[in-house]
Amino acid sequence: METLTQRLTGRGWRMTAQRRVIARVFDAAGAEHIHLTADDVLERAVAVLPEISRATVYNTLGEMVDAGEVLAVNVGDRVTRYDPNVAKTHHHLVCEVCSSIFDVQAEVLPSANTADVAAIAPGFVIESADVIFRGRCACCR
Amino acid sequence: METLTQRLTGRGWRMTAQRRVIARVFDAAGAEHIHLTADDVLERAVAVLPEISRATVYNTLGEMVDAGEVLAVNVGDRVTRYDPNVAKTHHHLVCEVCSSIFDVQAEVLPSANTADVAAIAPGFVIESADVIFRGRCACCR
DNA sequence: GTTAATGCAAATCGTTTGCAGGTTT
DNA sequence: AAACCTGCAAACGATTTGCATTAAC
Repeated sequence: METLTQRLTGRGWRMTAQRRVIARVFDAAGAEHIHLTADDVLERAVAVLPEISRATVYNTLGEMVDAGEVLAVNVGDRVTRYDPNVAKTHHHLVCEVCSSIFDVQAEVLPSANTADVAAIAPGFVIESADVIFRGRCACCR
Repeated sequence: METLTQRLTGRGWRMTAQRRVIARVFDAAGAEHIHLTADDVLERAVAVLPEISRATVYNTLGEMVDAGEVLAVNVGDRVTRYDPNVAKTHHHLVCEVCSSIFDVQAEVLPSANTADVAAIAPGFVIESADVIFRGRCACCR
């Protein structure tokens, strides 16, 4: 499993202190079930590199998303979360009580629905699907 | 098919001029494939009742959502859209070119995934699912 | 030495809120 | 009268941007 830092380096990114710190925030967090807000990232980055600015965090996260190395996840509130797990297509499980977010692998993604779609919006070509399951996690039942 | 105005009246809402106008904006638009932003609603409401305020539109839309008569739909940008089609559970098809949004009926809702979920997040109880299919509509292929 | 990235502060934009005044029951 | 609704303007919070400075290649 390649780290985000490795993926970015391999991509020929100019590796500044701030970019390295941001990438390492994700690497330190792990690979799955990581969905950090820009503020989460800033907070952890500041602990290592106190002079890093909020704008740089936003800009860098945006660049990581544009590069396809991080996913921008939106679960319905007005806050974007950043998810470094781009290797396997997956969807999200959101606990409505504690707001935890879990990844769910998406092999299953209903090709079944394509039939329905054809009936409703003839000619629509589906390229991807975002699925958010809402409910209660084990801790919050 | 009951109109939104009828549903709200039947619910014993205090029917002021502004609430009526807002409800009628949706009624005039139809039942399916309606996904208006607060600004869309304001614009159309102002055409009928020029003194209506943005705050009232926001407040009223929020109340309609709380009452369960309108759905707040979020397709990933930072803008909430309002969908009066609450009768049948459905999901959304978003054209990545022209941003049109279509409804898709959701009988199909992947109970299949429950198995995966059990493996990933044991004990998680799914209560609902939001699905956003992205692609290109017939006009934009 | 170029080119690109950073930090700061100000700007944006959708949305919410406090409050005084007006309306509905 | 009591409870509720409206409009205004100011507040908010996440994100973006302009620009002068600094750092990487």
